[in-house]
Amino acid sequence: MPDTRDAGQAFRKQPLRGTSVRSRVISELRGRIISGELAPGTSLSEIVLSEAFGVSRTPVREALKQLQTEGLVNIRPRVGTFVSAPSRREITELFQMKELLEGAAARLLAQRGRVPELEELADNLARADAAVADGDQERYAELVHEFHDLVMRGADNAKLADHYRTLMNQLAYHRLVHTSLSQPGRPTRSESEHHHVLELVRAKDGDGAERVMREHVRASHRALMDSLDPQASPTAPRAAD
Amino acid sequence: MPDTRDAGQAFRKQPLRGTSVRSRVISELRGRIISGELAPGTSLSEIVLSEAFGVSRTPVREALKQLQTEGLVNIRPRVGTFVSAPSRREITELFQMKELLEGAAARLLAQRGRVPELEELADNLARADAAVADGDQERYAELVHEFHDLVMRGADNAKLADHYRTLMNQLAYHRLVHTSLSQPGRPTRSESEHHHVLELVRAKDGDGAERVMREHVRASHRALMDSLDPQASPTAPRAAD
DNA sequence: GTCGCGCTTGTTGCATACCAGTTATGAGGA
DNA sequence: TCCTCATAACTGGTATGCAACAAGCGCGAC
Repeated sequence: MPDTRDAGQAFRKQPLRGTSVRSRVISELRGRIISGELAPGTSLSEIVLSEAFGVSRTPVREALKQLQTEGLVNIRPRVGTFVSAPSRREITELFQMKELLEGAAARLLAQRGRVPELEELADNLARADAAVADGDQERYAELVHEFHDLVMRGADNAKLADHYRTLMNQLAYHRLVHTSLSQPGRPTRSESEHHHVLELVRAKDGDGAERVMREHVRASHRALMDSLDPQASPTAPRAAD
Repeated sequence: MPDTRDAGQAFRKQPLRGTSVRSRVISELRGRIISGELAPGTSLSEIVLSEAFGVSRTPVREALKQLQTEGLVNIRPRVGTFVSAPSRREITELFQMKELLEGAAARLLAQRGRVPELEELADNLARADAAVADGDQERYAELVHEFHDLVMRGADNAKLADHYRTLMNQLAYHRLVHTSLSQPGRPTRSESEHHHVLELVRAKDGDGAERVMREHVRASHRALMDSLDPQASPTAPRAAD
């Protein structure tokens, strides 16, 4: 959705072109929310933030406004601004959207034929295989993101990528993916599914690529829900609904 | 060509109590942009708008910021804010997204079984049939929106509806739909496609509903492009007035 | 005539002051 | 002890002033 200058943060940690104070505050807050450093429910007082950042209320206020439209915070007029957590239902809805968008991306990528992203995907899988073999979950989580981002980029549809980005921000996916990958055997299966997707993409099988990608997203959703169900997650705060 | 560069004329001050000034400004501007009243490229100066609305720059500024994240305006720092128009490529991308989201909505609606929206859709089609028979294009365009909104609402997925709404805003669809409906015979075919969709939804045929809905969106896209093709001039199309 | 420099004007970015609504709190009475 | 209500503290909402930057325009040099 946004064509703003700081919108690229969710995909890659770029050196932050926007030199404006507002962009800096937005990126900083978004990063802390997505990473979980700022837990859901945390109060984000304009005055406190402005003092913490050493700027005035105005850019902080504008940053919070934008984060609200991105779905990351909830502004209650005259009451306060709080980090928002998706409810159980919202998470399900978000995963339905994720399945939809990523499936479409896989199809589009397959239909495009030979593009540079295919090589990058192959390289990504090679590195991811190594990470799984090493049991390096941290690194594998990073490569999972890279894989999905590459598919999205390879779809060559800016609007699709925009919607996907806002979606992932709302999911705070970086925080969640570790949870789902903690399921025993999940990394291995996940990686296998990635291979399958790329295989079908290379075969220019759009239907198959979309189908397998969607199944992959559903599987990851299930893995996440299984991890979340037994009221586990010792540190992660609950969604208040 | 008519120069509509200046937007600051005669904004009437609606009371609209109970809501913040910012919300009022956002709604007003958004409405004028998607209706085409504010043509693409029009300059939206903060100071001019604030005087026109009789408020200070702050809420105007915040409104413009939000409209930027919605993709309706383009803010060039220290230069100015301008109503943005989607490029040809963006329109294609947006229709790809429209096809995707509406197809998914049709599928979800079909899978839900009996819901109140089905009755509303039937009622909508009855009224739309009458509008087509009367040749009342204005009224039919309105009912087309209602149809698609009903399908979206019936899908019962708030996130899907959110993304759809921003999508339609970016498309300025209200402006475009008149153009595509001006194609001879298009209203009749469009209405027939709507009937087909509802038929499959009632039959709980999710696959079929999605497929037909996607074909319907593609057809409407083609109709629009055919209408747009002869006149390569980017100046404001007069179809709406 | 043409190019380039500098000023002037217009725009937003940021800071600050004031305003109004919400909420917590505590004193007082039943 | 509990409830009521007034009040104060805190919040975001709005207004306004200043500063920095972009760009157009005119003047002067070549």
